[in-house]
Amino acid sequence: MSSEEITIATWNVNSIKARLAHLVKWLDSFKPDVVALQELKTTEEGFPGLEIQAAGYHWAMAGQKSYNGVALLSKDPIELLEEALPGDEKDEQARYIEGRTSGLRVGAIYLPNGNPADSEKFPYKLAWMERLQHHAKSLLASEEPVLLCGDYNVIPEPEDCYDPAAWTGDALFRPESRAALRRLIYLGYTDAFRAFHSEPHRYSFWDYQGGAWQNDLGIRIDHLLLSPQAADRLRDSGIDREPRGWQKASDHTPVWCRLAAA
DNA sequence: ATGGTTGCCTCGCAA
Repeated sequence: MSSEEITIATWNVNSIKARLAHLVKWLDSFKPDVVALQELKTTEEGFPGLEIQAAGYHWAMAGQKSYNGVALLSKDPIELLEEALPGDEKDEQARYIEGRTSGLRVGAIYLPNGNPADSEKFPYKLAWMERLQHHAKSLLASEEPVLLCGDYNVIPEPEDCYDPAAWTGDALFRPESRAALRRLIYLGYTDAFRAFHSEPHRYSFWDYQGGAWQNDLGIRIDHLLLSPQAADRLRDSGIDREPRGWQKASDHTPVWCRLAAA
């Protein structure tokens, strides 16, 4: 990696308290410049800010007790821009934070899961995606390099899961969810992973159950979506499978991209 | 095969 490049990653850690040792180990070895984290599962009181500062990162977080929770980490200071996704004052779920750092505008997203798909959770997911589309559209007008990074809880294409038939009807693979993700991308965003990888069956999540990791039965639901000004600088991308193999791992693993320096 | 696993200030819920 050249020092003329900047590395941005996203990782659903499934509890920042349970995963702190993994996170610090990964920050020390992978050395990302900017990180979006999801599923912190804590309020700010329980957030290990001192440990993250000791690892060399500034941070900003939006948390809640027990569920959800997102954060931005950066080697540079972070200017906080949004602590929630605009468009619904009554939405109290901590699923979005946005800041400016390292000359980039970065959003950390924990998109609603939406299951069971016949419950009120699915329309909440679709409404959340519509709000995200509107906000993503407004971000394009800024003409800044924008990266919307996170756990989208959407499988974009059949080749992004081990068995499309097994996912039929699931909120992560329902046509409405996939169409909403396409609408977001068609605004002018680039899926950083797919910009460099056409091969099928590359995953970012493996269920804890049924030996999914051991048998590589996963899905690709963690994405980095880049505005044109960011995509013009895109140099590489990938999925770091290593942390998923550690003892007591998160069920997700980091997805990353590298941009040329401005 | 309505199972199985993880994390939460837990005794059910969310993923």
